[in-house]
Formats: sequence, structure tokens, C-alpha cells
Amino acid sequence: MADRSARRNDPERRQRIIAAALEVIAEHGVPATTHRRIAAAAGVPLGSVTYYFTSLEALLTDAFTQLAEESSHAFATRMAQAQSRDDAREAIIDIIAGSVWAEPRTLLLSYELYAFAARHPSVSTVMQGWMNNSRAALERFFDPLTARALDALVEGIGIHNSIDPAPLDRNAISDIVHRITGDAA
Amino acid sequence: MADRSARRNDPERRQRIIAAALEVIAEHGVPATTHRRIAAAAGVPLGSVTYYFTSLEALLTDAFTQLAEESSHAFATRMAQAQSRDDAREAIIDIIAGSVWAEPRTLLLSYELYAFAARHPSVSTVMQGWMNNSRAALERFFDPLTARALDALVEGIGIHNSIDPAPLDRNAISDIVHRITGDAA
DNA sequence: ACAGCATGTGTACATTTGTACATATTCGAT
DNA sequence: ATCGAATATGTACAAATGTACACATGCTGT
Repeated sequence: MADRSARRNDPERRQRIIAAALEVIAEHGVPATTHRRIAAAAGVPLGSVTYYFTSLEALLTDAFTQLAEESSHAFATRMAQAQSRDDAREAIIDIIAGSVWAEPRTLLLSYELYAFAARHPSVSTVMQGWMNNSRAALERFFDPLTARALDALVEGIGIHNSIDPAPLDRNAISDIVHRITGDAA
Repeated sequence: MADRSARRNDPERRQRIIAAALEVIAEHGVPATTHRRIAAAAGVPLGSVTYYFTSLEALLTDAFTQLAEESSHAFATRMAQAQSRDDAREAIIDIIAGSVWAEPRTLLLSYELYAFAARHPSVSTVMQGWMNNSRAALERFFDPLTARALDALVEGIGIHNSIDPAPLDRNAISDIVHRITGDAA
């Protein structure tokens, strides 16, 4: 464990504040995300938040940027393991059905991210990069249109599963993926 | 034009406030949606907003509920015109590519709706109803799994097209829809 | 005509908010 | 050891916010 007393000059502090911001957003939503709540979640005084970030909007921008980059990275990492078209299909199915992307927290943050990005071009740019990476990874094995369809499917099923009391199971997802990629299961 | 002086006992006032709330949300986002901004957008005094709605949260709940119901209705209306499997496919393509669902404003409001619904069960319930209706409409012509896949596709492509500088055109969408429904174009 | 009630409005106020800033504390370089 | 800069923190405050509410106005039924 880290030392608890000597907090001075803590190099991870900035990062902890960003993580705390995402926690608060996930738990209370952006409208209820304030300097003070973030500070409390991060275990730092109010002044510390304003020291590291010039404004609340700047902090949220950094937080959402990091979220998008992490999501993008997670997607890329999983896809990079694929060595064949079959592998790639499995990877996509994992991503849709898997524990990471399907977690309620992740979905919740996604909604907030979309809404925020729509008003903040810099975040929107990061998301475009994410989308381009996803497609590039998919296009190693599929034609561009198929790649886009699969990418959209991840988004769409994720959302529906979060609303639906009876989410699609892995077999059903597999079925749809195979249909889109044009191969029988 | 409506009479400007005799505003007393205006029966559409409540509805105008809800519409104004959605305008403000679309333009500034939920975090910046306040009593005063809504009142200004609706052209009514501040007191009028608090007269019709017990709290801001209640007003937003009503606004998002109405948005979900309208979207659901629009979807159902378009789908109801379909008399055959082919018609239904065309309808779905229309909905994805068409001017209604693909409008930036609609998408923006969707993001805010998802985020809000995640924290407000009553709105979430309305969205479940919407989803059930969509599926029921699709299941007149497709098996349940196909119906769910198409429904998810609407969501997913909508989102991607709003981020992507080069959205999918109608032909591409048609191609994907045909693949999912298992029919050649 | 008028009483009762729904509708409408302006003002007031306690809270919360973002942010500034004076002041400490710590660290690294000399 | 000491100076300067970076880091850290507590407090203060103007602005904005949600909401209450006293009062005004118009409508409806008798």
C-alpha cells in the first residue's frame, strides 16, 4: 500500500482526480458532477481540484478523453489477438457479450460520453480516432462495409442489452455476427 | 398568429414548456438546462415553470417521457405501413437513413435520453415499451432474433453516422439489412 | 353580480456552485 | 543550507440555481 501521510508532491494526484471524476459521473451523472463531489471521491481537498484543472469543463474533457482512449485501447487489444477471420469473429462476440463492454458502468459512461462529445469537438475527435482504429482492426479480416456494420452492432446491442431485462445471450449474438459476416455458423 | 396580450388561461402552456425544455436540452445539454433558460425559451415567466411542474427533475422526466413516446410513435407509424417483408425492410432502411431519425437534433436528444433514463426508472420503463413495440412491429415479418438485430442496428448505425464524417449511404445500409434478414439484395 | 378557484407572475431567499487567491508546505537544484 | 518553483490547501465570495409564496388576474358556474 502507498504511504498515507506524505501526500505532498503526489505524482498520481492528477490522475486520481480524473478517475474520481469518472466515478462521480458514473454514480450521479454529469449534471450532478461538481468540484466538491469529485474532490470528496478522490480524497483530496477542493483546492487541489482547481489547482490541477483550470475549470470543471476542462476536467470533464480530460476525463472523457481518457475514457474514450481507454475504451479504444481495450477494443484494439482484444482485436489484436485475432489471427484469422474466425478469431476476429470470436473477438467481436467477446466484446459484445463480454464482461468489459457490457458492464452497466461502462454503458452508463458511454451515454454521458456521447452527450458530452457532441458539444466538445476535442472529445469528438478522440472518438473518431477510436472508431477509425476499430474499423482498421476489423478491416484486417473483413471488407469495409462489414467492418462498419460490426462496429455499429457493438454499439447497438450494447445499448439494447442495457435496457432489455432479457439481454441476448452469446449464441444469439454469434448468430447475428455470422449473418453479417456472411458465413454460416 | 396567436393573440399576444390575453395569455391568461392558455391551455397549451404546459406543453409549450415541455417543448421548450427539449429545445434547451438539445441546444445546451442537460447540465445547462435550468428553470430560467426553459422559461426564456418558452416565452413564459419563471413562476410559470414552477407552477406547472413540482420540480425541475419532474419537468425533465415529463419531457424525456414525451420524447420517448414520440420517437416510439414515429417508428411504429412508419412500420405500420409495411404490408410485406420487403416493405418492412424498406421501412427499416428509411428509419436508419431517413431524415427523421438521422437528424443531429434527434441523435443529440437520444444521448441525453439514454443517460437520463439510466437514472430514472419511469423513463426507462417508457423506453422498454418503445423497444417492445419496435420488436413487435418487426416480428410481424421477421423472426425474433432478426427483429432484435435490426432494432439494434438502427441504434448503432445512427450513433456511428452522427460521429462519422462520412456516414453510410442508403445502398450500404440496404446491403447490411439484407444480410441480417438473410435475403440477397 | 359575485364567489370560488384555477391560472399566472414577480420577488425573495437559502443553498450550491465555480473559481480566485493568500498562504502554507515540500522538493530539487545549487 | 537555502532559494525558488512547484505543489498543496483552506477560505472567501460573487453568481446562479431551485424553490417557496404572496399576490394578481381571469374564468366558470350560479
